[in-house]
Amino acid sequence: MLDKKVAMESIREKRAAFENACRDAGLRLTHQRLEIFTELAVVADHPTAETIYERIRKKIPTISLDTVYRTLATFARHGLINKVETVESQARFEVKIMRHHHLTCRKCNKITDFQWESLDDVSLPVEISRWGRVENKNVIVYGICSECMGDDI
Amino acid sequence: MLDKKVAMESIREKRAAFENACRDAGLRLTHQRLEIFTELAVVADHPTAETIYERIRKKIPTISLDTVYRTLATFARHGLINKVETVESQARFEVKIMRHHHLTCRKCNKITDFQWESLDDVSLPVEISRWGRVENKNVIVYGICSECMGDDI
DNA sequence: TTACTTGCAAAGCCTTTGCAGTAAA
DNA sequence: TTTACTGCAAAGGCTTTGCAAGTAA
Repeated sequence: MLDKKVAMESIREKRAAFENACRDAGLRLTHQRLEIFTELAVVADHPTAETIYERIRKKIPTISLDTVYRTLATFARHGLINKVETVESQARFEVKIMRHHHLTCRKCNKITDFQWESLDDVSLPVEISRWGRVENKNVIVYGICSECMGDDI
Repeated sequence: MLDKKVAMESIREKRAAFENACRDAGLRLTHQRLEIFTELAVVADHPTAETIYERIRKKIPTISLDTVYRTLATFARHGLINKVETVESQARFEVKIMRHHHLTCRKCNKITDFQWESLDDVSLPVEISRWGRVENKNVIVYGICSECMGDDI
């Protein structure tokens, strides 16, 4: 209940931030762009372009898959969203939010976010300074999500 | 000097392990497979199929790109190598060695390995047990490698 | 009205696959 | 000799692009 209210609030904030970002970047605020962004901000899984397309067709039946691709590329270029690292052939996307890490299910490939503040308590090996300048560190945890665990028992 | 000797030794070991693995898996030990594996084991960067193909053509001029793809898929299926996570459209590969993490340069996309034993000193957030069963955790550090740092100064 | 966006269709890039010849065991 | 593997060529999946029509500002 409260969670839902908080989530709604956060979506409203994200959408407002999105509208400002569009203005700042000189991007026109189209129906399609708003739906694509909202889809990414609300569902918070890490959908592929194809998945976003299928979901949005329910709201905008005439939208085309290339618009989804083009829009995602535009958003990423302007730093509104991120392309996520995967071993799959299809790209996955997420809205840019507070630093976080990923849980990846080996079976269904679903990606879930998590926070891990105490990670910063461990310093990176010193040798890394020779490699170059570090900007960010991300953890990917692999395993089997609880939904998939039932499948083979 | 010593490093080189150690590296040679390690390559010899990897190759022997590879030959055994082929036998165990019932895979024929072909000229092409040996070169592809050796290329991955020696250079230890994280090449794309295309890069491996270009390098090996110097040794086996008649090799085809599809053989490289097919061989990499076969190796990965038998657990001899790993496909590495990236945001790029081309897949990258590495031989399966001791647990390690990746440094990724935002500019040249080169991937470098590093060890980080003390990572295990920090336990994952407890909430993760709700998500499912954790099997492995990998860190990807982003930044600019020293070779690329000079480019914009 | 003007310039940016979209939908359509076609092309592009990376990867996979069917087939017949080749080579490892 | 037998069966897996390779090279060739063609197809496949995901993504990008050119163009004319449509739409936000």
